[in-house]
Amino acid sequence: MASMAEPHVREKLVTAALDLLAHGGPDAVQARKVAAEVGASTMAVYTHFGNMGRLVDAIAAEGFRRLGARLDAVARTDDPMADLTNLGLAYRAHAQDNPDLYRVMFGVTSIGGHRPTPNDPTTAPDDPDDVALGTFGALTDAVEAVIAAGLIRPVAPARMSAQLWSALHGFVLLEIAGFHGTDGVERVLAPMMMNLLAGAGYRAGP
Amino acid sequence: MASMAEPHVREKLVTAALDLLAHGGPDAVQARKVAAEVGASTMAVYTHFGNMGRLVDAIAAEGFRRLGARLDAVARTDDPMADLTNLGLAYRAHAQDNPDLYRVMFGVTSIGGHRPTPNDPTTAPDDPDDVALGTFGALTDAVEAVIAAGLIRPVAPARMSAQLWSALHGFVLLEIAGFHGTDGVERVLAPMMMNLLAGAGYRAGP
DNA sequence: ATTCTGGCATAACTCGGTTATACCTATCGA
DNA sequence: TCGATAGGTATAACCGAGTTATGCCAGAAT
Repeated sequence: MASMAEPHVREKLVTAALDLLAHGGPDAVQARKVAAEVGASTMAVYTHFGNMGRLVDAIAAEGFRRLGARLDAVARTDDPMADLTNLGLAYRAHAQDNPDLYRVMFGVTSIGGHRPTPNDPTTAPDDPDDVALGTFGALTDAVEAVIAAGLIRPVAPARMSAQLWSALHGFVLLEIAGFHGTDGVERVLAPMMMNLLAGAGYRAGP
Repeated sequence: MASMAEPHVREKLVTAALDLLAHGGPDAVQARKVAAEVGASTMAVYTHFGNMGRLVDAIAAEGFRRLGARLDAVARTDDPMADLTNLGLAYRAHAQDNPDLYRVMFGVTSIGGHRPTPNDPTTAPDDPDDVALGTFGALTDAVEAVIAAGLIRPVAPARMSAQLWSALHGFVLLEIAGFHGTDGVERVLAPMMMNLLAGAGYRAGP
């Protein structure tokens, strides 16, 4: 019965874990269930990940990859300010579409007592922080484009994007938690981004 | 040995849980340990709270009360803009001094698989959301004072405070997670608040 | 004085992460 | 070709922590 194993068991485990997370919430992500989902025994999780913590790392890393893909899909037009706004909306949309995943990505909603291991240099391929910083880079690039277009003063792009990221992150988490009703985007998120940029000299167009 | 019970067992359990959380992290907050800390048996937790979830609710509510007290302690001077800034710094200081507590307050870092129950109308005395909205009110009041002083345009105070709260929350969580180095306050938090207010017409300095 | 009630202790139950052990297949070396 | 080795797997047991069952005891009610 135990042949030389499907070649992609590890990927299938991650996918199954993501499905369980999306449909059953964090409590549904259990070693036994994840393994059963791919038709394997519990040991499969430990063979491929060592422990649940590493599986959570892989889940988080995959979440950041999907977020990155979603941000990359935002078109870069000749209106860098609209691009930046759309980047923020895409960021929020990813979180809204995958609330539990988003929370796992940032160590919110631990799974079985495990959060992604923060900044562990030994966990090479799936360190979520590295991928997170990639996301941060996308925001920084967009800010640079806005500066290059002369729409805001030449502030340090990384400082502005750190502010934007913090604000986005906080908004998204509070929205998931239900603190921002149904019109949070129009009432809070959009004006918040505009206001932050106003501090760098942006004045809304005619 | 089992007399008519100390009158404040419930409060002592909450205090013990907060101590365990502060010193041993979320994993140390266990029914057995909390009960042992006050010299009672495990059942004390279930007699007074029913389950761990309710204890976590009480922890979160106490955290919001302490945050509220800290915000109330911020002086109201004749410089409402400085007051608002100090409110943000006090908010961040509370989170920085009690990182695990702050995370529990907002459903980050579940304890034994339990997060505070969100918006449950049945949990009367310890609904964390209600106390959280009180915190939100303090921010709103400070914004109103800034408007009354004519330092920013008369925007809707609740909209501005929702933005400030989102930004504060996001900054604080990312700072706790280590994404904002050591000078996050000067490099991100302070300019972020200033920038948000700039969107409402605030112009720094004389 | 008897009965009822609420808080508590002991100990057992259950779930879920983890580990020990053995097997099976593919590959490698002689 | 054949035995040794290694990696992946299944079975089953181990263990910690939330929870529950049961019974005891002290004070209040009648």
